[in-house]
Amino acid sequence: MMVESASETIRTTPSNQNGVSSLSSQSDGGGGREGGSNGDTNGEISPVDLLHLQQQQALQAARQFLLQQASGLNSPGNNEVKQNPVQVPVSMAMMSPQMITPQQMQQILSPPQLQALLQQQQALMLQQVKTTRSSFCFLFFPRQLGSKQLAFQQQLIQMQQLQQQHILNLQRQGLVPLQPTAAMQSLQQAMCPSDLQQLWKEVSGVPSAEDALKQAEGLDLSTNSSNTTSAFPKAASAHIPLHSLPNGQSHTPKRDSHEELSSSHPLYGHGECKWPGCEALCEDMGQFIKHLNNEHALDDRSTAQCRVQMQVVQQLEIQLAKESERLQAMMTHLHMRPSEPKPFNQPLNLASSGSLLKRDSEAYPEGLPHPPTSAATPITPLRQGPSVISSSSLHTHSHSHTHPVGPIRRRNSDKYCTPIASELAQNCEFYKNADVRPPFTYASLIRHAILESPDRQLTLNEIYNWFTRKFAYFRRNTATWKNAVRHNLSLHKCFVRVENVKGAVWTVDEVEYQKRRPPKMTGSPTLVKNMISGLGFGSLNASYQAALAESSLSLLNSPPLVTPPSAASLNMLHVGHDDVSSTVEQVNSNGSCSPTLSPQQYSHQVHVKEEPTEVEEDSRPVSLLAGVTHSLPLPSDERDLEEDLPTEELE
DNA sequence: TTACTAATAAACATGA
DNA sequence: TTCATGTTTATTAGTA
Repeated sequence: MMVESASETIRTTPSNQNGVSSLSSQSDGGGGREGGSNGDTNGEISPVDLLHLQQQQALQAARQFLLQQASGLNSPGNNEVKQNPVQVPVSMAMMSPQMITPQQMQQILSPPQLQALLQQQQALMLQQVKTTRSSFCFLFFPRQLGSKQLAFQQQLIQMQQLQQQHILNLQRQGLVPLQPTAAMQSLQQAMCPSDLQQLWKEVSGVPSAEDALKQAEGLDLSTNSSNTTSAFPKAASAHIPLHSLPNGQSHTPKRDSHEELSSSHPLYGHGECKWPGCEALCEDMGQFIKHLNNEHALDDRSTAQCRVQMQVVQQLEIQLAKESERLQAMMTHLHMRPSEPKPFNQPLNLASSGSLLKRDSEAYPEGLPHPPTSAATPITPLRQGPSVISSSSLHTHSHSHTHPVGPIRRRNSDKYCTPIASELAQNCEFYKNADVRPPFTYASLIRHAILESPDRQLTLNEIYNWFTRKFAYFRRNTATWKNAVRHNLSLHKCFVRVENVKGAVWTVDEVEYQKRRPPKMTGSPTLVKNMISGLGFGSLNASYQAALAESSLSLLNSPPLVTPPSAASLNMLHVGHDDVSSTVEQVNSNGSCSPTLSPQQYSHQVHVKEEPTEVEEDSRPVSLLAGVTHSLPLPSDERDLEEDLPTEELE
């Protein structure tokens, strides 16, 4: 990983010295600039003035980063950066990432990591600002800020308050247990776990970071660690208290009951020290306190770890705010009403998150695409879109050994996917614009394209056009996926070529298509895990959620499992659910499609194919039910419930 | 380990 | 000949 290379050395440029400053700069050589621009003419800089200046620079840097991010600085294609031989230990970089220019970060880090670090830098700037206001941390000086700076601070703080409010709303919705995991997901999307682990290793392995200590001098570690530090997401059970405020305030409206029982210290739980990267076993609180004082005393290592944790938290909070804002804008753009209160939840005052939970189509104007609507959306603020993101986009560039750049071979089974129709209907805008591979097989997509057409038939070229029209992903590598489309059309018996008056068109034989569906999944943990780690969370409508809330509330409130309990629960609802049953009906519900016609209705020449891996006998409920739904269309909610609720999963 | 499925690549045929 | 379309085979990878 690039972080590993960065773990050795991180290059810096001379521009650093005029770039973003850090609080440590007062003790390093780069601080020579401070006197010049400060207007101090007496040549003697008081600590107050020094800090004031640093604060101004921090604000400036924050603005700069915001602008840079807005201008797409961190886009992958914008990575040309200058090499510079000047290098600093990584420990230094970890202590004060502000010292590194964005260009250098681009050079060192992959785009997701870069983005995460940029946001962390913003967060640090913000934190520095806020700490001056609250006297929380390590700055003890009177504030002498200009009006612009104050306004900027207020904006930042408002942003944070918004996201905190959002978090509270989510907590009211019973999503509290999800938050740590959601935070982890967000973090993991920004920086993969291995990177974070590496980060921690680097920080923990700081040999002698005098600079780090200087940077963090005055840092009230105890205060910080108890308020902004939590278990690092090393283990799945780790918690990141999103509700912890960087200024030391903590909402903590709801804590893990188990944790509450087992300990009275936020760094102690389940019999082990939850200091990031520690996990030392402590039998009791006394032993833990002893361990804490011995192993995590105020030293450079602990300080560094604390800083990293602060950045982690800040990054998550910033990201949450950004995503919430984006969602709000999206919904505003789509003229969506703020969601109505869910029957079993408190209303949200933040329209964005509430709407996401309300999956029922009634929440959205008909014909309008729903926002990205996996159930994970409200709890994974960093996710860039529907459920596919977490799996496909993150793994897209990591699988192929033979095609490092080109088309990625990936298994993209729709076995565990959401219904394609609802997913596409709800996220069509996303797929149109985001270069993200849809989490459906080619066969599913082709079928959907055909069924979506007015005549249930498409020429090959029309199928091509549908792909490119609906998915940004298919606007590249055309040779690859077009070949795949042709291959699928020819290979699968469910696709029937019909000689029409205007040439050959392709239709779908629903019976054959359903025959080829794989068996339903059982409720094995492995499968559930695969669903979660693999593909999306699927669509949940209101009744669905109500059922979920009633049936698995205990799951939602249970301590974190290896996988997010709610995510698991939500996915359980889609165990074995593919696009078979819902596509046609959902498409029909949109008014764009009429009931599926059998290919036999095309009184034209039909080429019969042999399905290579056909399961002739199919006694699966889904198939039978899907067959029934052709003649007896059910309301989608009922059907979903009927098909998607394996009773063994919702015990 | 094996079987299955899907994705990908490629060769080949056919017709406009 | 070129290109689009269609078929087939082989390989690879993920998963049960």
